[in-house]
Amino acid sequence: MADRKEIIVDPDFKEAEQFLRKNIMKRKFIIGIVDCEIRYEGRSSSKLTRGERLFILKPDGAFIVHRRTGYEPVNWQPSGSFASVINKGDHLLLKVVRPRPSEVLEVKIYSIKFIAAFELHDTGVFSMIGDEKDMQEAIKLEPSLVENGLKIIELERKTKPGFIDVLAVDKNGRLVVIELKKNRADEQAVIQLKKYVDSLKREIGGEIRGILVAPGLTRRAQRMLATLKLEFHPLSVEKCLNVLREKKGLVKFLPS
Amino acid sequence: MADRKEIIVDPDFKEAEQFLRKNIMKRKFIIGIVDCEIRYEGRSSSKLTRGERLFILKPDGAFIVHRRTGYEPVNWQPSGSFASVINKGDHLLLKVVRPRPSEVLEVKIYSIKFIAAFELHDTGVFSMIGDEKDMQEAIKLEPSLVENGLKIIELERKTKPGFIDVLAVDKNGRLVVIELKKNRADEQAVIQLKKYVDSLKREIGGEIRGILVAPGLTRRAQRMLATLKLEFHPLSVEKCLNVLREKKGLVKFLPS
DNA sequence: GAGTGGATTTCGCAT
DNA sequence: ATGCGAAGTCCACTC
Repeated sequence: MADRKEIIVDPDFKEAEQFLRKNIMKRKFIIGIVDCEIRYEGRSSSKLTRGERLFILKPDGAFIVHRRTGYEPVNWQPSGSFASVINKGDHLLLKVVRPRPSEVLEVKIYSIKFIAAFELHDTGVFSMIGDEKDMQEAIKLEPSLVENGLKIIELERKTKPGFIDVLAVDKNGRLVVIELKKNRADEQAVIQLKKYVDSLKREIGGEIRGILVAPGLTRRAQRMLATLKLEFHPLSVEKCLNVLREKKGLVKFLPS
Repeated sequence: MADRKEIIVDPDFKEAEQFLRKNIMKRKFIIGIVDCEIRYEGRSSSKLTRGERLFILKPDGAFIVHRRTGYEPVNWQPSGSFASVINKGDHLLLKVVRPRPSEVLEVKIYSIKFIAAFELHDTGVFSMIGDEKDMQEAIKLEPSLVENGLKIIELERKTKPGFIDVLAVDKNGRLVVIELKKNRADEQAVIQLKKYVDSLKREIGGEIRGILVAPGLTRRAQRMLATLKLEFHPLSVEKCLNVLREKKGLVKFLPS
């Protein structure tokens, strides 16, 4: 049940100031719809002239301002920031400061439609499947997803330029460096793969294959791959998930 | 003034269903604090077990769910998505669908602390300074920020691999490719610069200098820069902004 | 629609 | 702290 005291409608500055101060101190999850003007100064600087927006101030100091449309917040401050409120008479100044890097966000509030503060009980567990890690896992369990006769040697093999997603040996005993991409692979992915192959060649020597494993390639990636004598094997994250389901039940979660 | 009808507290599913349907249709800015469970299916899949969260449903179809902490939303759907509500008896199902790529977000709502819907009048103007474009602008107005005797030829010069931030000639008449980074430049930036220099060499021929202009370099970027015989000139975005302020007043906005 | 690069990217992980 | 790569990245802009 929502407590009446949690929500206040059309407060004046004095009332709002007290409400905000109290609930910032109590580390509540605070939201409000306000007519405001916003200034940001930090890694960049921005200014937003007056209009109505939603703000969110979280118990961990995260602060987010949303406009009428769009996925992204127009202004924000990440977790670890500190909020304070001052009644300036003609407006309420909500200041959110991030210590390092030093950044300041100032919200000049001219009127308040409503503000609310909640406890927000949330012990829920978030789980996600279908990322690059899952492809890696699937290939480890079923290397033929990439190539028959492949044997996995190591995941996340460390090299000078970085970590190799999958290191394997093919049926002819040649080392195979595998670079995974969940989405269509671009030139960057090819360059990455090339770096790993070269590094391993310097380290170990001999002929080393490089295979880019992804659902597809951009044209430039295609060209560069050919130029650098690297290979490509198509593989989608969906197929990997199927394998995971077969092989280990994939108890992470099931469709509800 | 906030209209009483804009906010409803502790509604039952029937009341909430009607409220949401009506306000989705009227393209209002809708928010709510709900006890819910969330399932996402699309480019990946995710599941979030029960707990209290804030949701935002915007007039353009953007949908955002925030947990108690953190800057980022736990689940979302971008602008252009479509929301619908069904009363399932034991829960309210809020379904937000994105057509392309095909993605579905399902919020099973078990209880509602409050929901609200607003018009959100916002004609404010957002302006930002201090991005890479501003560095470009400043160097165009004051090339000595990079090097004395430099003359700017072209911004965003098109080459095969992409656009060169700044193309210039030095005092000895040699072409200079400038790659800008607002933050400390990494290996990627060096590779980018190298590509542009090489492409221009193939296209035009002759000796061509490449200068990475950024506030700093990562160690790997440093090494690679030396290997590839490219140059570095330190420059911060702040210094660029000072030049812009001097040279053209920078009327974008002033500190309040 | 695909492709490329920037972002106050954020976030996680390892050095 | 720095560095490096992933992200359901999103977004703008070009071809």
